[in-house]
Amino acid sequence: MLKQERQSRILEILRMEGKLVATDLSVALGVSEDTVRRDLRELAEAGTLQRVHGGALPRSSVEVDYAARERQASAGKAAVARAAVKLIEDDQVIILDGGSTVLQVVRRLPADLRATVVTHSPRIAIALAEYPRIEVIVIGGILYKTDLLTVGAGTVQAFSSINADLCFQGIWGLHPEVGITYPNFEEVHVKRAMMKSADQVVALASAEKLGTASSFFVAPVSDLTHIVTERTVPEEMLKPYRDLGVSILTG
Amino acid sequence: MLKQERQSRILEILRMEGKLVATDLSVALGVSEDTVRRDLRELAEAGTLQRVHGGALPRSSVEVDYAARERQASAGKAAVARAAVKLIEDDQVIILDGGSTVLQVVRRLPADLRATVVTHSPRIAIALAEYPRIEVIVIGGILYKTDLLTVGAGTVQAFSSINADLCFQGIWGLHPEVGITYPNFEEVHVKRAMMKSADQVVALASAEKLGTASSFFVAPVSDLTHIVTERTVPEEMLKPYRDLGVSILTG
DNA sequence: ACAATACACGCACAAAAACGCAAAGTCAAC
DNA sequence: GTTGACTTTGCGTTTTTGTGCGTGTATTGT
Repeated sequence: MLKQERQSRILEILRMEGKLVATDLSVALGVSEDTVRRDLRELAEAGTLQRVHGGALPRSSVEVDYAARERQASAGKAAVARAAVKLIEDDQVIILDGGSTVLQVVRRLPADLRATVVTHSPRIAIALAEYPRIEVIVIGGILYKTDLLTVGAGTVQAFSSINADLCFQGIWGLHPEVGITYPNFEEVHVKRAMMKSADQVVALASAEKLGTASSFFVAPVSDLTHIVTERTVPEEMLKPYRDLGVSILTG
Repeated sequence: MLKQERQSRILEILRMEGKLVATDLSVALGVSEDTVRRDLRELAEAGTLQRVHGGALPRSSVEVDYAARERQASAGKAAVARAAVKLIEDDQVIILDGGSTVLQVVRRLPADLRATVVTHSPRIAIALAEYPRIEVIVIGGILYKTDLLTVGAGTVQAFSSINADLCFQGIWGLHPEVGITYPNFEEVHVKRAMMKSADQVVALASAEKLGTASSFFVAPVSDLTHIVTERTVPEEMLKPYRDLGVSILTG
């Protein structure tokens, strides 16, 4: 059986069954488990399914996708979020990006925090609704469905008319020379507007994001005032950022 | 059973039941209590639920409130939603209010509907993200936390600049002489702006809303083009609305 | 205060996955 | 047909992950 043929069979079975078990697939297709695992890895890499220990699950619907990302929120992200919360004080105006790490931050805010929070993520806005003393301002725009946040000219303009104390940015790529990068072009403009509107800009970067770069340039590292990352990151990896005048926090 | 699959099930059960008991889960899922506890711990760490002694609860009071309201979403509301969906055609621009009835409408949209939907409810926006051919436009503003939708001058202005084909309005009070009424003052202005921006205005009124009035006046009944309500409503109650030139649909 | 239950922690075991390597197969050009 | 570069596959080994169990510690209700 050809590799491609086998892989499309795998996807078909996934559609039918709703889940895949690696060992079952091995006997069903008459190939070794190794081959099945390789196939699953490739398909996961291509984004057509979600690999899990023991097999795979569909990745189709946005809801599933997002819920899965939220659930996989690693211990690292949780630690980053806990450390980031310490930067917040009462009576500030805070801009919040979307993303699972930022959501973790929201969930760890002190219950009686008094603040004004501006966000373009409907998900974050709903999470913030629990805090009775936080005034939440939602920035509208065109909804970018994969990340569940708004983008577009209106969004950029709305952020431009704000003067915030603090801005928390989810990070995809953070490289000392290349700068902050992001995989989505539309969002890059929004991110720039958010950063420009705040006195202090905090990057939430779990360990694997450091030293990497993504497709589109957002801003140089020197535009940041803080980077919050994991305790496990070695000092020599952090030094280049410190040299650019950025404070590093770990948690 | 795969770990992620099991955790999804747990979250689903939580959504349905509103609470989780660890020991019950253990037998329901056929795994040891230890595994259940580990799952609950992980989900709590990720912030998707709130761990308590003996089991777990939904994480946020807001979402509980909302979920409760959704759950009690009577057969009536479901019927109203089903009937309302029939008014929608491809390639329209549709304004959606917030509220549980409207959410029911969203959940019943045809999966391949092509449309542009404008809403000021983050909740509705997220629900719409599942539909690949719907362009979702979120209207920003100050978040009104009890109803999870945005209000304020910015919101009103944003709606004013839109020309929609259709507008679905959740209803609190609908009286032939008093008109459409609503319990919240801020939202009244937004509702007016939404209605003014659409050619056709559809009121989603479950049976108990007919003939009642709430605190603040929104618009006269004659501003509506359609009322969707339940089949159980007697004809003599509907007649006054018909006489005002409004089409009545039941489902 | 006390019993019952629920929980966390460490350990052991089994299953699954990743890794490197060599054999088998594929393809194209000569 | 043959050769050589490349891909695909299977196997042994090591590493990681998930699960259950025993023990000791919290928490709860009476």
